[in-house]
Amino acid sequence: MSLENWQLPEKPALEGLEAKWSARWHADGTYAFRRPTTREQVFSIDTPPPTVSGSLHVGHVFSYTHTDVVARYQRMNGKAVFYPMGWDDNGLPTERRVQNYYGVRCDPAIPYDSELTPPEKPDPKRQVAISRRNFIALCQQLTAIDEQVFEDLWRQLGLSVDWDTLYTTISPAAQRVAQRAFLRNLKRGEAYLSYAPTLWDVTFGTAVAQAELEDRDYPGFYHRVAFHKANGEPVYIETTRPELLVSVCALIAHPDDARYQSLFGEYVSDPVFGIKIPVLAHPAAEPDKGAGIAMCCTFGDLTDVQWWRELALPTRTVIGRDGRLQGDTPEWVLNKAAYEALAGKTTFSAREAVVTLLRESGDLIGEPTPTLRKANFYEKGDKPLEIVATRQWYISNGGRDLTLRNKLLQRGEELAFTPDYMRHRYLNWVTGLNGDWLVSRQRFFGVPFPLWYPLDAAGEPDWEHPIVAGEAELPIDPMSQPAPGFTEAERDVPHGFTADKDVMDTWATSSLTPQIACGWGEDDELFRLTFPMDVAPQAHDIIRTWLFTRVVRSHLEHESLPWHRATISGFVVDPDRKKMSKSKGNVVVPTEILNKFGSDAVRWRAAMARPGADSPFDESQMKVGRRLAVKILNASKFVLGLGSPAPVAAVSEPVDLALLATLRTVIAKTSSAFETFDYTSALENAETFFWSFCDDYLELVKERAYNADAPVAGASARATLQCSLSVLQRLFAPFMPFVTEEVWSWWQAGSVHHAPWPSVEELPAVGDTELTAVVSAALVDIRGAKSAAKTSMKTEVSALNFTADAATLARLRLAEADLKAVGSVVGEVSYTAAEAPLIVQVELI
RNA sequence: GGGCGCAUAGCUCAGUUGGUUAGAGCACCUCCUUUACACGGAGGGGGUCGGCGGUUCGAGUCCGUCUGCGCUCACCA
Repeated sequence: MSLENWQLPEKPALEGLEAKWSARWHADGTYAFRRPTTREQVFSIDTPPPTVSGSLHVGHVFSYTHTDVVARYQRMNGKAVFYPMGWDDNGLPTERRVQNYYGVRCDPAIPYDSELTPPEKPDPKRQVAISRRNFIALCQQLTAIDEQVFEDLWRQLGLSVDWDTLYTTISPAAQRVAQRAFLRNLKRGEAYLSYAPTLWDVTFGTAVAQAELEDRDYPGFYHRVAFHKANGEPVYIETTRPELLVSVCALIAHPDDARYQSLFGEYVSDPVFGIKIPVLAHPAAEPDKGAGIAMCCTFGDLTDVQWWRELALPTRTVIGRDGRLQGDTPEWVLNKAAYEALAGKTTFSAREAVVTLLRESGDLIGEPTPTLRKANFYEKGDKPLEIVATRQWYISNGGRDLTLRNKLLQRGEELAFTPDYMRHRYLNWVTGLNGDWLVSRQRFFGVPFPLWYPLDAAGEPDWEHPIVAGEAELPIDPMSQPAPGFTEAERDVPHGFTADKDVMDTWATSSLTPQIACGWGEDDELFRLTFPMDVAPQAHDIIRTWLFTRVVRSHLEHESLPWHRATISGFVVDPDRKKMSKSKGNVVVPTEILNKFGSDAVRWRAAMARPGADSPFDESQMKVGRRLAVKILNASKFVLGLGSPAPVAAVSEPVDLALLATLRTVIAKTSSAFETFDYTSALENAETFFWSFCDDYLELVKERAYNADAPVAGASARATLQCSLSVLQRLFAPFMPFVTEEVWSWWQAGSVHHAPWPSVEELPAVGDTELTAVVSAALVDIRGAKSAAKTSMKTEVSALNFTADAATLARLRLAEADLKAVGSVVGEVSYTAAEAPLIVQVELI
């Protein structure tokens, strides 16, 4: 660009830059992925698809910025950056939001109503029941609205994602990938159907996976209860769940527990229902807990499940999927009348009923004593989980197969983690797995299993021989499409078929984001160019879920990692280091801070948070980023305002060559920091140089750059300034895309975001970096003298003396003219040689 | 109870393989209306590097130990 094309604004400002440039990038397809020929030319990112039913908070803004900064660096470095965005819109979180937003709930038994309109004023307590199809339509309607809000925010933040490659986890393409992957798992025996005790959320009526558990304090009471031997002698146990008395299968104590040695092998009866049960020994029983002998029920907790399995105990489940005790009296109950007090009740009222019965029989010893116990909750639920035997789909994840577990641990060693210590979370989780991955959910808005089951003469499904959809037919909804070889008329009739009514858990679909984004089975060329991906950015809380499940799916399907590196972001916490949450009311709304400080400022603050480290939110930090953005505007305007484009070849003065040599080291450090994903150090390096560039160098050469009487020296200064400016604008481009694009546009063609990343080769190598440091030190002392005298920086200096070693003095002589100019030195400059650190004596007029 | 991480200035954090007097930004104090920038600039004060012990000529840095904080998993009779 020639000088006459340089367009400098009168009064540069940050306001409006986001709108201006995001619109331009959108129109120009600046961040579109253009397919190169080889995988090596691509940098691909498995962007976390945000859950659109939630809201984006400042933590998202920070962590997505971290990824974007790296993406922009890679792009400027010549990579074709594959940076898709996805919306995780399927699954229970969306259903929950739809229920609350519209005041509806899904009842699959209700027929479709094409005229349906949701209630005008949603009443959360009286949700209107609607059909599955209507419910799914509302899910789609609301997610579309939410997704637009999310996209707007990401554009405002300046994420350089390719919006043409947007995916959603409920889209047909994603469903096809999820179903195809499942069918392959099934074929290889990695997916299986099993009837087994399952953690069950009674509110949502669905099974829950180990990874979705959360333990919370839950108040309860210890009840001391007497069981009786045949001769009437009591055996005391303690329980917090007396309502499970009806499900008792055994009393269990530790094999070495002296107190119970004589009881092992004996039988006792419970005091209410008259159920005869054995007293058994098992090492999982802990002598110092409760009475030291535990009442094993099907099922109170996961230890019960272990005992039930390992001691081959009978199944006496009474709690149903609705969280209530079954209505019919179980066959193993001898005292039938007692059960009538419990039938059909919730666990809570059944507990009271059993306590009453125990009081009546005199077998409740003393009063129940309050205790605060821990109970398992579904992370999104508000009632403790029950354990219910149900039929569910599982995918092998090493929880039971030691060979697979070891291979997955090996994958954890292969994967690069940033920061590296996050690897422990993966390894610990895999080591601690205690079962396979439960992927089916008894819900509606998700990817269906592409399966049907044949019905026998009695209309009972043959679970062992599912009818499998063909891969070419995917995606399939078995609820609305008949099984191959059947007609719709044969649905749910004897000798016909029935659909698998479950959907996959949202983690089961999001475990395939690399395959979905990279077009596995859909676009072979894209897949070849992008998979395995380069990085998987995410926060540390979902290592056990999202990170792990993607490794599982990729290992099973492709026998490889899904990506080479996982980059883990920390959280943004409130100033008291508490996690931000809506209930605490300490959530910072992203749009507010983006509007208040500008996107570049917020991005700057985000980039100052190192990978993996939690970062307290502090508004005052945003101002610092904003100050840098403003400085970039003003410094650019000043340098370019000096006019006269000058080539790097015009740099001749030692002071100028020294500055460029220093800048070379800055480029080298910044680039190598980026290569190790240390964007924070990269930013700090560039920024430190920039401030000293503005405060020292720019002031130092200002007069020379203006000076028409010194054409060679002046051109040298201007060339150095322009050359540095070009490098600096590019160094800051990944962090502050808006302001750098703005200042770049004043004098350069094309987007700065496609400009080549600065290289040391651009700058002369002959400069003396020590000179820059010495001159800065001298400048500090001259200013210090004026500051100590409490006088203006314009105050003239009548005499200036430098005392230092010969090498330092030589350097100062090279900069004498510039130092005199910047220091308003009107008198003589003298030099005193001495083997001592630099001393500067300043005489003011 | 297990694992991981953290502890350096009032606040947020750097401090690379142990090596002069421990750094930055914010905040604070003083000064400067200086034509790139008052959304600015210059200067300054402020730290026994969580405690104790050890290795070493030398420790913020290495080892041990204790304390406190955070996250996470497990147990929850």
